[in-house]
Amino acid sequence: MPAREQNDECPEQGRSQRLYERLIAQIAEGDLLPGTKLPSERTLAKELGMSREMVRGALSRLAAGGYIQSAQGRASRLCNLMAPHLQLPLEGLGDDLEFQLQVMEIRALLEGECAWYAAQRASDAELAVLAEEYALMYERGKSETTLAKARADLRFHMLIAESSHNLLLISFSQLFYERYFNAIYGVLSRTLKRFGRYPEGIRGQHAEIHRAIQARDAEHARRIAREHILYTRALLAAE
Amino acid sequence: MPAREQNDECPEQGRSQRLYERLIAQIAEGDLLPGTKLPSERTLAKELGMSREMVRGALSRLAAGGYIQSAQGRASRLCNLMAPHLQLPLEGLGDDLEFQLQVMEIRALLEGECAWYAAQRASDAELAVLAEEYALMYERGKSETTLAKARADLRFHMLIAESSHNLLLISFSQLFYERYFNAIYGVLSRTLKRFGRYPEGIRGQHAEIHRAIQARDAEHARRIAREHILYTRALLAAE
DNA sequence: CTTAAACACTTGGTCAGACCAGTTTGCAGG
DNA sequence: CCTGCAAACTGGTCTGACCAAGTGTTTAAG
Repeated sequence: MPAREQNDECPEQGRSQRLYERLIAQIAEGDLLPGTKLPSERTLAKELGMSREMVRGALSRLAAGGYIQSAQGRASRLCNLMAPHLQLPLEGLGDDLEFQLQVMEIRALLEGECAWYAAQRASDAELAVLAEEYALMYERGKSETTLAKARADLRFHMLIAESSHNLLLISFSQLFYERYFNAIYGVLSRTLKRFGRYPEGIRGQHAEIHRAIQARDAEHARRIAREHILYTRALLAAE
Repeated sequence: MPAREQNDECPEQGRSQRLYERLIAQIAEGDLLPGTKLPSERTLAKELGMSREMVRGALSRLAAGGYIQSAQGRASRLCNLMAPHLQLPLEGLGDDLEFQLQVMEIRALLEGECAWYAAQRASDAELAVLAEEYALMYERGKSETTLAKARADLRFHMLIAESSHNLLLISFSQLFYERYFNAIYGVLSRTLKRFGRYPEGIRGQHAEIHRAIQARDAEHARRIAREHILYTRALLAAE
């Protein structure tokens, strides 16, 4: 059907503007994730059956509004819209036990909420990706460095956050994990030093979080995600 | 010189973006007036030696930001940027003498400031337009209706505001004159009914405002613009 | 075997020309 | 003087081409 055929829903708005608004909606619904690449202009134009110029117009306005960032020669990326407005404090306290415990308290809250929504909203494809990542994490966890273990853990939880389809949870998670990576890594180091390995309780809880999300048991996913962190917190606080 | 020649001032920014910022600057400096038409895309492209698509990109982002309004088939127009944020009250009190006097008090302030800046900043072309409008106003003032007289007066003062090159004065003037036209027209009606004609004092003051601006006497222009209104106000308040 | 350079590919930035569709303006005819 | 129509003007969209910056892969040299 020719591109100019009157088959568009909102004829009083142009095609470029409608694409702009559709992309905004996708961002708001957590379908376009901060940090990820957009399809190229040519790809979008072909998929949507419109000219590259109309796509460029929409993307150009998204860039002007701070939603995406584009530069010649590389793919456009979604921005974290919370980043300009949120400066999380105390990055330098990564080694402080008391502060590490506070970070864990926020993790418990954050990851509980993410798990709750992910259990409800994750698409089948997202669940598949989650399962794959969990399997990899489990498999590689036997031989990795502490640093690699910490990164894998956050990747797993970031995937859960992304499956929540809540842009605020996703954005905050990104900033939180990035800012407090040292504290989180410090927690893992401390734990491994204390027990010589991942305590069985923790390993089992990871498995249970994963199972609860795959089973779409929101209540259970949230509870176990919280307990997972608070359990580790309690172990460390006993020092 | 080919359009792609590296002769642009800010090479790290694209041509479309630089045009966007240049137009924003022109708006901010009161050089592109709310309510006026922009040159067409084709005209701008030709004058600036760039493609129509680059011009469209810049204008599209201006429209998205609320600076201009464009629609198919008609020229793009500059928006009054203050309009969405300012709701002037009490439009329905146009016949109320007390309120009319209040409106005159604000006119005195507003028109004094506009005259002060216009005397300093009007370009020679703007002074010429002002002279022409004044001559027309004087000439037609002998035979026009009260309504037409009121319109002509506000056109004259709006031109002075535009010559001030202060976007806030220009924007506010537009909104103020539009909102309170009935009160201003009521003042003129009341004055003409009281004295049978424009009081000589008022006519002479119009002339003096005009002379002061043409002579670039800012101090005098402001004083006489204020006195012009306050004189009329005093006449009416004596009722 | 490692590193650096070259090449190919991908991507955004810009251009020219054409066509579509909505609006405005001017002119002719009644 | 009013109305209708045609032409011109304007923004919206499209196609194809080219430029330039960045990325990834391959090859050659040390």
